[in-house]
Amino acid sequence: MFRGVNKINLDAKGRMALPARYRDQIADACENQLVATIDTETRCLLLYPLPEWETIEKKIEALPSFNPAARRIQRLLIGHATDLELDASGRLLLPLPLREYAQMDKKLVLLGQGRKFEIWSEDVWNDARDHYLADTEETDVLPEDLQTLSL
Amino acid sequence: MFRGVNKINLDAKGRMALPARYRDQIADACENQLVATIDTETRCLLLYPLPEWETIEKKIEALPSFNPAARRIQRLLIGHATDLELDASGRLLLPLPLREYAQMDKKLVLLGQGRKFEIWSEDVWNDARDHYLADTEETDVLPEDLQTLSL
DNA sequence: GGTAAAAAGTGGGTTAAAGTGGGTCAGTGT
DNA sequence: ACACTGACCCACTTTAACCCACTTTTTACC
Repeated sequence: MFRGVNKINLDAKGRMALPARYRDQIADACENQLVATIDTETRCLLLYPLPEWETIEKKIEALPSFNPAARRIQRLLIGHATDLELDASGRLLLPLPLREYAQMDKKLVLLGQGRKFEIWSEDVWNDARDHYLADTEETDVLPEDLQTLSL
Repeated sequence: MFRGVNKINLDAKGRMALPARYRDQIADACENQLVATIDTETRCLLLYPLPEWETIEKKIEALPSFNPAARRIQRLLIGHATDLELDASGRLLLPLPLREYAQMDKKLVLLGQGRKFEIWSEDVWNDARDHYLADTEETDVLPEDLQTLSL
């Protein structure tokens, strides 16, 4: 399971170093084969170990292709999905189109999110985070499980 | 079960010594593997033995990822969760982003809270504590169980 | 209660590892 | 052919993991 916040710099070539503490786990899970795509809800990227992505991709492909919402998801997610591989220094080259989508400049935040990572522009993340923290009432439709969740 | 208030100092590197009386218990419960994350309601940190955290994480991760309230919790809790390990002197290095969130400077308070700990900036804690003591009426919606709880 | 010994807490230096930057070359497409 | 991009490589900088030494507090024993 991937966890935690990491401040990361993007270099002039668009490369980001994956924090060392995740590398063993990544090497085990997918031999450094990763897939990045966009998050359709917010301006951030999603980063999956290849096998994990493949199971998700199958589910997306299985959606009825004449359903507009399904087509939308297929085009956005599968359309933007890009194979990535760690270089010898443990860095990923993020493709320009994805960087543009997520409004990335130099400073990034990498968020562990269980089976995947999210990659945000630091500014965008800070805004989103502050918004989440301030806005407790955003819990418009609170899942049943959440209400009884005991931390 | 963890109990008690402890005043603790944070050193210049952001390390805090876990009080010795908890160490055996921690060693047993999780072989010194801990997870710290943020409390979403107040500016303090939560500290769990790893196995304890993992059960919580599973529940959070299982929530539907297209539900905004669930996404919020996932990003805040799992996103900020960080693996920590006690060093040879029984200290934890608290990551800078978490220290910033909880407005920590030098003086901390560690609160035993059953299966977990809470870690507060001493100033923030004193304010919160005074507030809790003064404001009995804040208990606007008192859970059923609380009304019948016998101390 | 006082003293000695042990344990806990604190501070900081050293060094290996992680992160960063950039040069070169090969492949691709114009 | 030339321009551009990305893969690979190497070198420099920074960070933090680890270790050790000192101070303070607690415990035990006289």
